[in-house]
Amino acid sequence: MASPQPPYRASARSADDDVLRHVSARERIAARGGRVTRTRLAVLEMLQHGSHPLSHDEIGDALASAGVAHDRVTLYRALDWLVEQGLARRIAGGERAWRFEGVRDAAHRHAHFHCDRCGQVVCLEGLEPAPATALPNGFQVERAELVLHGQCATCGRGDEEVRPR
Amino acid sequence: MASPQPPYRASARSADDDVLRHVSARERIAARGGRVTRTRLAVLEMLQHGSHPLSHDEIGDALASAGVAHDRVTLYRALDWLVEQGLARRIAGGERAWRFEGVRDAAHRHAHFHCDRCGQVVCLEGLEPAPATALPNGFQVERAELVLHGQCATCGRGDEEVRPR
DNA sequence: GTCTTCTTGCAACATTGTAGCATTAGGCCT
DNA sequence: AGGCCTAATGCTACAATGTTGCAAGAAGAC
Ligand SMILES: [Mn+2]
Ligand SMILES: [Mn+2]
Ligand SMILES: [Zn+2]
Ligand SMILES: [Zn+2]
Repeated sequence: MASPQPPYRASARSADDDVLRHVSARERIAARGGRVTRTRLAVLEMLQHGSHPLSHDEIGDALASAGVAHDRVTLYRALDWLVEQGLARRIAGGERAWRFEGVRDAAHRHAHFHCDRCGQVVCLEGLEPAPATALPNGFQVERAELVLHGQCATCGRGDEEVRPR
Repeated sequence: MASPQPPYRASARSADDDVLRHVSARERIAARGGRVTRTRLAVLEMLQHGSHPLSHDEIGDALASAGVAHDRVTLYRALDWLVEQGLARRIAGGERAWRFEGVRDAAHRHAHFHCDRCGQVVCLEGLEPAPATALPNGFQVERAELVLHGQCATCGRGDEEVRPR
């Protein structure tokens, strides 16, 4: 239920920045013919702003502690919609729950790193998963998902000290 | 609950083959200090013999239709044990359930192809996921998982005809 | 402001996997 | 062959992650 990451905050941004972000998310949603609701707005902003992919649960917690609680189902549906519209991407993190990230450039795909100690997922923007290979006859590749597993920098520092989740 | 694949059969193998396989699985299990039970034996044989990774559910169905029904939990535990012992590997198929495959050569890793139409997963023995890359400082990679997504040969043949699952 | 239709929230359900615990059975020893 | 110890099994209950159906609410066009 709880997330180890700090909750979603506007952090060190000016009010102007916030307004601009807000407008941008609002416009991207409206441009796809969807209604601009507080859920879609909040989720899309969080994904656009966030630096690493978030799980449904983390998003729910963050929204709740920002004072905008939501039903679980609504969140699932908002996320589904964002993914359908190409505004977000769904990532199989190596654990049982999907993670979501905002899509800035639809053409750019990248690999991810999953820390097996703390469960954190980070984007490897520089690493593009190479899809083209000699496949069995008749197979057609549409995309490639590459996930590196290991230990993140934070977990490495404490050496033996294993942080939960 | 049901699997689209044909259930596990001895197919076109001689009784001698079966005995040999049986002995081999039995020995591999005993060699790790585990007790040789009908569950571990049956599961390991199925994984060794199988050509593509199977889900827990598919394994359960196959065992049941071979007349050796098992409790779900027992199957999970047998699979966990085989993975711990390095006799099987767990694969994140892109759907919500793990898939399992027998380990022949512990050193050899390969990528997989997930058909987004029928859900089938096939091994790409020839494709080794390249792990070494420039990671952020302090990150340590232990393994890489590469999954190609697209359409398998069977689903491609029927063109528009989409088979469920 | 009204109306239409998309979106939400709730309750119920589905799937996939785990934990606790009493019972069974593998396999070693005699 | 029989007994014993402990690992493995099977049940039940539970946890985590999603999904479905439907009545009520709200976005935004008019
Ligand atoms: Mn990413
Ligand atoms: Mn494989
Ligand atoms: Zn970590
Ligand atoms: Zn297919």
